[in-house]
Amino acid sequence: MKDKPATEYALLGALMSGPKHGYDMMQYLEEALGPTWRVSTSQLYALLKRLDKEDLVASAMKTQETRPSKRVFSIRPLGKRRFLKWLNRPTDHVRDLRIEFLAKLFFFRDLGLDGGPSLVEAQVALLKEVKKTLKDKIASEKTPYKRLVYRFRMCTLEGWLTWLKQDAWSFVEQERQAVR
Amino acid sequence: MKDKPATEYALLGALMSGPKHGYDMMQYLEEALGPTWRVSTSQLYALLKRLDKEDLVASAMKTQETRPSKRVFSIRPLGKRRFLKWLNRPTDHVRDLRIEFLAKLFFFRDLGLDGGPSLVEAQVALLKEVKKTLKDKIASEKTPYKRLVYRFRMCTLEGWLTWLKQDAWSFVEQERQAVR
DNA sequence: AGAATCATGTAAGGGGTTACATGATTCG
DNA sequence: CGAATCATGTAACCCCTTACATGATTCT
Repeated sequence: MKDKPATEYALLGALMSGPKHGYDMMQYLEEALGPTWRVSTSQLYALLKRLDKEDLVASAMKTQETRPSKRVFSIRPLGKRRFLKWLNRPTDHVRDLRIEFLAKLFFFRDLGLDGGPSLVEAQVALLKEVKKTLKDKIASEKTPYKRLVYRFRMCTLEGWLTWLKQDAWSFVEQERQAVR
Repeated sequence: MKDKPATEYALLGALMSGPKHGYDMMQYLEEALGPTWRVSTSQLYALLKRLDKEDLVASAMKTQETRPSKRVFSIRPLGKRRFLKWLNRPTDHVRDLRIEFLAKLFFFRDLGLDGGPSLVEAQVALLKEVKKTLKDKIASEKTPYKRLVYRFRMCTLEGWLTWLKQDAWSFVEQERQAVR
């Protein structure tokens, strides 16, 4: 599925609430996902160029007499579909939870979208699945180091499951009333 | 401290138990750190070239009549010092625990070195410190999303602390008797 | 004889960072 | 008037991955 450049989704997400120019998006993302997902200016413009070429966004020069012209970006139907598909899919590579999953929850709330609770549910189910296979692996693993590694993953997983039930759940539950 | 290319430490660690040639190191690392720290052949040779240039390792061609010549690498005093310094330092960037810290524990055991328990202790202390500042941040944070992010980190941290006390500890405790 | 494995690399590209370049506008 | 901030990029480099190139030896 070659879904490596996940940063693009953050940009698409920034455009979901309406057209913005580059600098706007930077501020929005810094303010919104600041501690989680930092996008540098150079990367931002590079990615926007790519998204443009892939027809996921549209760009329009807005010439202003007094100021230098801005390039205004807006999301296209294809980009919108791509974003929503990403948004509703639980994070399959467990290590990406830290960044991607958190961002997804942010967007659900920020955009006032439905589906947050079911995403959380799906993610819980996925992690429980992973936990089960991990348990089997631990049981059959003989070398102490590999056991240690698997135990590490198990503990991380348990922490995340706690968080999902305790915090993520309540965060998405109130999504509709707090649209700011 | 520009300690980005941490993969070099895995290579240095592979040479700590004696000189090896590239292919040997690959197998050793795959067998040893397999699930944690995967080093591709191309990267391995590239890194070895750099380590050679930086005088951290020495390389010697071993010409053999019957077979093609091998390049045998050995760790130099500078490299040894660098490795041991890395080995005994707790992982300060929390996100690197998953890979680096686990590898450190592996090397302690594999090389039969002292200091494992004190490293674990230091890491526990460091995480507790992080946890404390995180607690303050949560208490003063108003925006729901940032609270959610911090809570995520808190849960991850707690999982790791559990692991450190429960698993890492006992792993390094028996380090001296199991040198394989 | 053919497959696996030993053994050492090169080339291209992907995703990201840091540093730099440029210039206009607004704030103190 | 100078500093901050608005606004858009380019260039160089870093780490790593995938794919490819090459050839000899050992196993089946």
